[in-house]
Amino acid sequence: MALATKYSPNEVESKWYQYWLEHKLFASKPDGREPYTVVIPPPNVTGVLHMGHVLNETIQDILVRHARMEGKNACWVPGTDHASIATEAKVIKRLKEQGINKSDLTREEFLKHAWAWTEEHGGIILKQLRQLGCSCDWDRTAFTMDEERSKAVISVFCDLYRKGLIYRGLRMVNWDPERQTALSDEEVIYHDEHSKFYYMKYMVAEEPGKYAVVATTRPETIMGDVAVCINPKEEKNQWLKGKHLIVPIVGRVVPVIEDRYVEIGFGTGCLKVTPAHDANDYMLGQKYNLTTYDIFTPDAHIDLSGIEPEQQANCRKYQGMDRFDCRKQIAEDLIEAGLMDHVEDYDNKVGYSERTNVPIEPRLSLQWFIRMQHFADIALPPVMQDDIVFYPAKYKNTYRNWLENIKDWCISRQLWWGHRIPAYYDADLLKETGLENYPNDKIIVSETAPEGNYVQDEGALDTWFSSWLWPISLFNGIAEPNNEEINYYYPTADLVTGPDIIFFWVARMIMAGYEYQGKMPFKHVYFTGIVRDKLGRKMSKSLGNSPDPLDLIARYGADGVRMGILLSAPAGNDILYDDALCEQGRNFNNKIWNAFRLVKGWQVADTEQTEAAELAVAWFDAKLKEANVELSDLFSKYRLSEALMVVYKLFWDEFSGWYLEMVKPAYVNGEAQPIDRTTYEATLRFFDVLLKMLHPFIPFITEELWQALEERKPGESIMRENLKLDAPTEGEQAVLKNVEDIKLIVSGVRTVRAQKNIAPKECLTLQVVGANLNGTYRAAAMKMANLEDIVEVKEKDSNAQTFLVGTREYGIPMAGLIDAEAEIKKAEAEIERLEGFKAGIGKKLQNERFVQNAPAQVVEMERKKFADAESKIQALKESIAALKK
RNA sequence: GGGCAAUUAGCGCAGCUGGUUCAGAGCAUCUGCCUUACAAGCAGAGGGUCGGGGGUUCGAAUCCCUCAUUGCCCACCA
Repeated sequence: MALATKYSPNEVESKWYQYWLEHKLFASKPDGREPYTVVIPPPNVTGVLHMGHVLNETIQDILVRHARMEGKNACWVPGTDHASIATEAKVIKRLKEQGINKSDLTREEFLKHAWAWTEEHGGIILKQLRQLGCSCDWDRTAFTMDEERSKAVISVFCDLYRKGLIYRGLRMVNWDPERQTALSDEEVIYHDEHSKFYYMKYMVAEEPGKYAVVATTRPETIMGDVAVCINPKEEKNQWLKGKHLIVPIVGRVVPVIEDRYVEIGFGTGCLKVTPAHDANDYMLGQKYNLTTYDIFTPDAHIDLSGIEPEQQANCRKYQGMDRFDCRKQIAEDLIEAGLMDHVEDYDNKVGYSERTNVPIEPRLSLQWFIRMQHFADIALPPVMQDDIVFYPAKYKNTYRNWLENIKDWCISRQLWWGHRIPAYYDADLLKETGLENYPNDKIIVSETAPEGNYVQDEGALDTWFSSWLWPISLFNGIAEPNNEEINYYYPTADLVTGPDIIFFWVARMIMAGYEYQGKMPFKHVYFTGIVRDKLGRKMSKSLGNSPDPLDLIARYGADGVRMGILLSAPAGNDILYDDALCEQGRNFNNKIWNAFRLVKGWQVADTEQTEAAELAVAWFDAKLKEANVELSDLFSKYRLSEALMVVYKLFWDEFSGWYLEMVKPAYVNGEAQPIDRTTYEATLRFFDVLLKMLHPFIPFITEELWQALEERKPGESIMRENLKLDAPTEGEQAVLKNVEDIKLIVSGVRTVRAQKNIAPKECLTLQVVGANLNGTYRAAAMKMANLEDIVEVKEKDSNAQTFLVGTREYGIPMAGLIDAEAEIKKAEAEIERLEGFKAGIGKKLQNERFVQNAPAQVVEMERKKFADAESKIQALKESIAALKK
């Protein structure tokens, strides 16, 4: 078989993915086996694959493939999220490019465009996952807005409404003026900002000429001012008690009110109260029964229509201005009018909309909410008690903190792309009362539209209101409780996701899980880190530091990329991505490829097994078992990069570096000798096991080679194989240990070669002082170190270069190559080091408290160390004596 | 402002309940090698007083206190 010396993954990968699909090898149906279920964190339907997905999906695929090979019925359910606000924004943008405004369209027309967009761009990301090798059961592909999922959403909304857990109310919400919709608290991101603190003069109505200074970061809201609040305890503002102030420019006369909410010593102690545009001010407004003047349009431009006519006249010039333009203008005008005391630089935090990245406007608005206390109560204990286990555990704190301070969840959005709220209003009554005053008890919430003249609520639901049902709705557990699938696959096993959506998604799935299934939605949550570039910066489009995963796959192969992303990704740590890691992955694939070429290139004959090969086979058998124990342990702790490192070293160092070299047939007269059948078959067996161990990490190359290892039937695949190994026996553990010693001896010889510039080809003789190696160990050492003989000597040869393994001394006769002087110096230095070491231990051993208090085992260890050091010193002294002869 | 985590070799990390698997592996670096599987390779080597300081202990990278730096989460100081 002529195989290239370089592995080229590209055709191989698409070939095997096709094969897996054709034979439906990812498919799962309920059966008698133990289920292992994973639901994908649904990516945005119109999204494209980025490095974060690569990390996340690779980990899931490793877990799924591993479970499958453990004999579990693995089911990985893929799907996408309709991503209400993000998708709607994209559609609006495209329409705009076509010269169409959303406001010119009816809801139905807009939705047509949105669906068209979804069909056009939807599912691209799922195709990309195939290139990564993800073993999802594609027949189960779901969408948060497909029929089954939508039914679940509507039914849950109605159910929670009936339980009194959903209500409609006028509240101060986070308003996105760009998209003109309410957002939940979680969708607001706070940024530090350098802004200004404006100190404005409010004249005292009762005492002309005197004024109070009121500081604000938002002078544009003065048109909504209805009071100035002071702390009743603040000395310097006592004189303002009971007075009235005139809002500058606006001319409105407002009372000074007193409330302990105002912090003494902050600013001037005078807080302007604008109930319509600040959550705290709203609270004050409620408490003191103040008027609320909303002075903004939904897109945050000034709208004076709500305020008194004469004040409107005073502010006419601001009508219709953008809020930030207005801020500048008012500041200028105040300065001009002499009503600005002064302006300071000020650092504060400003909330931005997660999706549109515009500053949030607190806005009083009629929205739908979920009462969260109930859900916090059912979702907190299981995580704290580790019924659901978080990896890493530190996120338990984060989780608890959020649940203990939970606020009601605003679930309505003023969007069209999403699940429409199933609330209906009597058309005639609505006309009479308007939406705000429409009586709550006349709202009909129902799965189906009521008969008669009703209009449906215009709002749609927060995307996360559908995602939180994902582990249930994927198995149709809402519409059809206790169906076979939900009973079999639920609860799912592992959830793999980023910590950034712990509140958005993880916490809420736990809530829905207990509410609707009475059980956890998943047993383990694996939080990945954030993928950063090698300088530690977040990957972002604007920085241009985010590589295209497909491009990486083209360069390194999917297997190489999977390894690259995993190699330095311990759970919960950020990973610093570097192309070099993919290169390392690619190199490893190449290593496997070449090992395979070697083995498959051997001629096989029914000859006798060499002693070295006999040992190698026994040893590697044990080695595999040992590694498997370690692997299982690491998998159980989700320490996947470490697991990969274990197999990596097992294949590269132990198998390729030691095993294959030990069994490799010799060349005689330039002719490759055949290998004996026993060793050959063992080697194939080992290769088979190694491929299985590697398969979850690098599925493509392992399938390729496994298929080539021997004749396979159509539909057979490594991914459906089981991997079961016993732990090494005591005898095998002894072999493992002895071979480690042989390796040290071989390394010792190689070091001498390197130091003395002796070619690897040159045969050497090894002397062992006071002992000799036996049988297969001797044969293996001879082969690996290229020795012609290993002999026992009573005393070290003065002409030999020596080294120690443990306490035993080895020598290689050098015939004049020894620099006695240098050797003596080296030995003396070593003796000095050992003397120091020995002295330290000696002191310890003479310390009675140590001998009394330390466990006997530890004391025994120290004694052995002491004795070993002594015998090493003795050996070195003998060496020196011999050299001096 | 509150909380959580981290700090160990040039880099990114592992070191569980204190004592031989305690100072580790990987990559990078350096020195030899195109040795008939692989130069995307082979052999060998160097490199850290475990962030600083204090304490507990016979014994501390590991436990406690403190300081420093970094990162993350939460919070209504206008």
